[in-house]
Amino acid sequence: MVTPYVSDAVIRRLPRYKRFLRSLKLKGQEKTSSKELAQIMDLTASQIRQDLNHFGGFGQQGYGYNVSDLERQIDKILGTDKTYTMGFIGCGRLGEALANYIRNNEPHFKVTALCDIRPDMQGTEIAGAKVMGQSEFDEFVKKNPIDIMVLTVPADQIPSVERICVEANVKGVWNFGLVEISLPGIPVSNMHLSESLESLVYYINHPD
Amino acid sequence: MVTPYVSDAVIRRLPRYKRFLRSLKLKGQEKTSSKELAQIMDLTASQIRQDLNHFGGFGQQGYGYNVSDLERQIDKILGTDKTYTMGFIGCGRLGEALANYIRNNEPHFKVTALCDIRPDMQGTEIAGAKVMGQSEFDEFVKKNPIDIMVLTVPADQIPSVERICVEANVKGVWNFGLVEISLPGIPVSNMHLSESLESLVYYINHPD
DNA sequence: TAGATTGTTAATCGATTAACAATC
DNA sequence: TAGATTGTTAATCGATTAACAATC
Repeated sequence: MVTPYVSDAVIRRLPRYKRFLRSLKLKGQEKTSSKELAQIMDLTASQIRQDLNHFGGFGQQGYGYNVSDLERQIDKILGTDKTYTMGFIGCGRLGEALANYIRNNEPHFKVTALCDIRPDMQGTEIAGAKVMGQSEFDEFVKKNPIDIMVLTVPADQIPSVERICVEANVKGVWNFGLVEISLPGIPVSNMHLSESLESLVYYINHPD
Repeated sequence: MVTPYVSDAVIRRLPRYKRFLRSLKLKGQEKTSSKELAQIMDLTASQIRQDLNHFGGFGQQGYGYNVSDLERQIDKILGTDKTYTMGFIGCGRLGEALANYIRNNEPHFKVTALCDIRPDMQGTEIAGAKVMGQSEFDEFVKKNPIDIMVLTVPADQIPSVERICVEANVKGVWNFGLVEISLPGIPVSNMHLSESLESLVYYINHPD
């Protein structure tokens, strides 16, 4: 698929389109329109058509969009039609929660390996995968490539973790740490827990 | 403080300013400038001055900004100079992880009450607070007001949880569920786990 | 064919960047 | 005073919205 540059705002709306399409499908609906989607998603019909036409014409004039087909198209655009292996660095409660969430809810993502520096964690199993110490983990990921590394470690461990990600040749990083990281050439999605909390506090104090 | 409408993009940058100011303070730096901040934060100096001047002139011509003072001012704008009580609905691994994270890292947020429908959880303690069943929790929050309700429950429980939030008169909701919610008049921050993951996948498949 | 709804171009709106006078 | 850097206005850029011809 030839895709020119598309803004981040558009990309971040694609998964949301998928979610609403899925719920329409669940209700047994076969077709939809930009008008209907706009209503349930609180967007304008115009924006939806603009967004989709960055990637191609998925609709049909006079008819609208086929729900299942459009969902499949968006999966193809995002790459969520393929499967990805995942490594987890940091197996505290958050790491464990995320690994189990992935295992139970995201069939296209496979929990492959976990790493924790605490000796008592090593050898235990989380979400069907083994928790390893750093050196064992390093070895493991050399033989079993990790597509996406999920980080849930404290700020002070970030530098060593960056090294692991680069050496392991991961394709992307999903970072839940407080410090945002950036790795040359590797896309990173920073989750910004405290930033979302603090902006919520702003809106609590400034009702319109 | 009289604040006219300020766009969400600006509000979401404020916590980030705080974080970089804190790290400058930690390095013992007393003053900074829009130029310096721009460099370390990867923004333009112009944008930083524009952002701050939505709320007032916190700098001094020819000098720049006092680091501690500016941090304090942003805290005041956000409301993060005050303290907030927090209730948690859903005490699975994610709820537990978040409650402990808040307790250990966010002095302005107090874990006050937790709720879980599973009987074996009730009566246990997480992050220094008691896990209650729904009716006990309902009673408790009537007498002990909750400012922010944190939601980590499966999609099918969302409707009943919305009722609890409204009845409990919470000021804001921090939602980690897969379904985004909106409550009339109550600000909600939806965390969108799978949406951030799927947009990461897009960037993995579309390197510039 | 008539009605509906897309794909796409043009207009508008808002956010970011540049420029510069004010002033410490 | 001279140099630096802000606060603020004006210019630019990009994203959203409106309009409409194409077409199923």
